[in-house]
Amino acid sequence: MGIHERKEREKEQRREEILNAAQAVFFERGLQNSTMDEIAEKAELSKGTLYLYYGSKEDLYLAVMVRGFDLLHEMCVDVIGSSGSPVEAMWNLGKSYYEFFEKHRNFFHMFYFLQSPTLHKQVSPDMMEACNAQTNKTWKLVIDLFQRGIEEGTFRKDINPIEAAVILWSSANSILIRIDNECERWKEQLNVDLVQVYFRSNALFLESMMTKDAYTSYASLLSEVQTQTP
Amino acid sequence: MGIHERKEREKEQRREEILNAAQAVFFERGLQNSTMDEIAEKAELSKGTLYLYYGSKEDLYLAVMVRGFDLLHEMCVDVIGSSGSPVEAMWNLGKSYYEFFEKHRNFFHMFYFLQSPTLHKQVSPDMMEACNAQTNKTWKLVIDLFQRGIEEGTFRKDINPIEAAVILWSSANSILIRIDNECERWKEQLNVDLVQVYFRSNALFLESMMTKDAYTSYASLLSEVQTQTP
DNA sequence: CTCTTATTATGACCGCCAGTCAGTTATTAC
DNA sequence: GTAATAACTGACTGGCGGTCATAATAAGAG
Repeated sequence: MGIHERKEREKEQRREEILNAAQAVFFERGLQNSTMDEIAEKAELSKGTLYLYYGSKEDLYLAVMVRGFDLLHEMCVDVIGSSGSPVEAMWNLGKSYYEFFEKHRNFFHMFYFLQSPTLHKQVSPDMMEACNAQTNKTWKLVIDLFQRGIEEGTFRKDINPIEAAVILWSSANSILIRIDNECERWKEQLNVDLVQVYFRSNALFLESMMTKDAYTSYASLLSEVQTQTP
Repeated sequence: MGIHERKEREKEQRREEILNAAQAVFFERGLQNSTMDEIAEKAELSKGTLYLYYGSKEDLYLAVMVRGFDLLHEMCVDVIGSSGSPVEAMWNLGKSYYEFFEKHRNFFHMFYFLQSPTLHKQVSPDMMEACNAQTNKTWKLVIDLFQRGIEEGTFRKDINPIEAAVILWSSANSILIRIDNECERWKEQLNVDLVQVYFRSNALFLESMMTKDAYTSYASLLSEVQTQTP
């Protein structure tokens, strides 16, 4: 009796198809300017059907966002796997996050959504939980990396790996947001290149968290950022 | 012929009255859940009249936000004026920004709005310009403070004051946002107090920007943050 | 005080859209 | 073939941002 399983599979496939349509529309128009009618049309379904698979427009938005978090997580795993030491990995994470920002700007934009609680009106607890689970996974990667560095003696013993992760990730993120919104403004009015600021900020934080020993041996790595300014 | 002036005054007063009503409603419900009808009712005017004074709901929102920026700017001026050295002032700015966050949470929430360009659909260029002018003023305060510290020899000569301001302010801001949204989650799941992280992050940054001389003389100031952890 | 003109205010109305639900179509079970 | 179940549809509702013809009020002229 494989009928039940086939149905299950087909249902999952529908969910994916709807998600594909939603992703295309959200990427093009953003949350506010996308309509469920347009998503339905793109998915070649009626609007009512969308609501059989997702509870609200915002739930659908979050579901697309989770794909972005997946991608980001995968990227982090790759970077950490292909880097030597924790310090190097941390630095490479910063670089890769910038690449993610450039390459997947659409997903990055979606991530903003989580920062404004007033927008969450229609998000179901389930979907929110799924989203949190996904981000927790990635946080864990970074925290563990700090932990490893502390144990190996490259990061200071007196820092808390969780705190360090929060500080580094938050500051990196906030500067990327600023690049996204205000890059030209800073360039024109004050002749400051925010992209450079991003890398300097990362370097500064890493330096201040490293032990003296590690600092001398990794100085060349972090000085990459200086070579960008002639 | 004072009639014209009186009319001008009355018009300005109406604008203020509308702004007061809008502020009350936006504070209570946020941008998405506030309606122009409710604001009109609170202002004891018809909806149509609102549009004689403000171009859109979002313009009105920005106008309220500018009040928040005003408040913040005033606070910064006070703090800098009543602090001794640039380092001390910078540290106090961090503390005061946290107080602002706690006391004027409603304004802080409004500030998010600027980070999501997709929400700006209806903002008029004029209003946006007014908003930028206001934030530029405050940025200038912080940048000048760094400049002064560099000249006095408390901050390293090799840092760019503008970059330093961006890094410090952005990272502080992003951690406050995290406190706002996720404070309980971090406390419960990982037993981390984000408020402490906020102050540690500020201290870390300031330390890494100070000269060695300044560091030794201000160590006691920044160690405030440590005394919070038994 | 009266008439004309200019300014300010009104609220019914429009178009748009998220979400609903009674009804239709397709699929499975017997 | 038929009953039962599942999947899908699209017209409809309610709510809201924004508009505009009209009304009310105030100012100026005679």
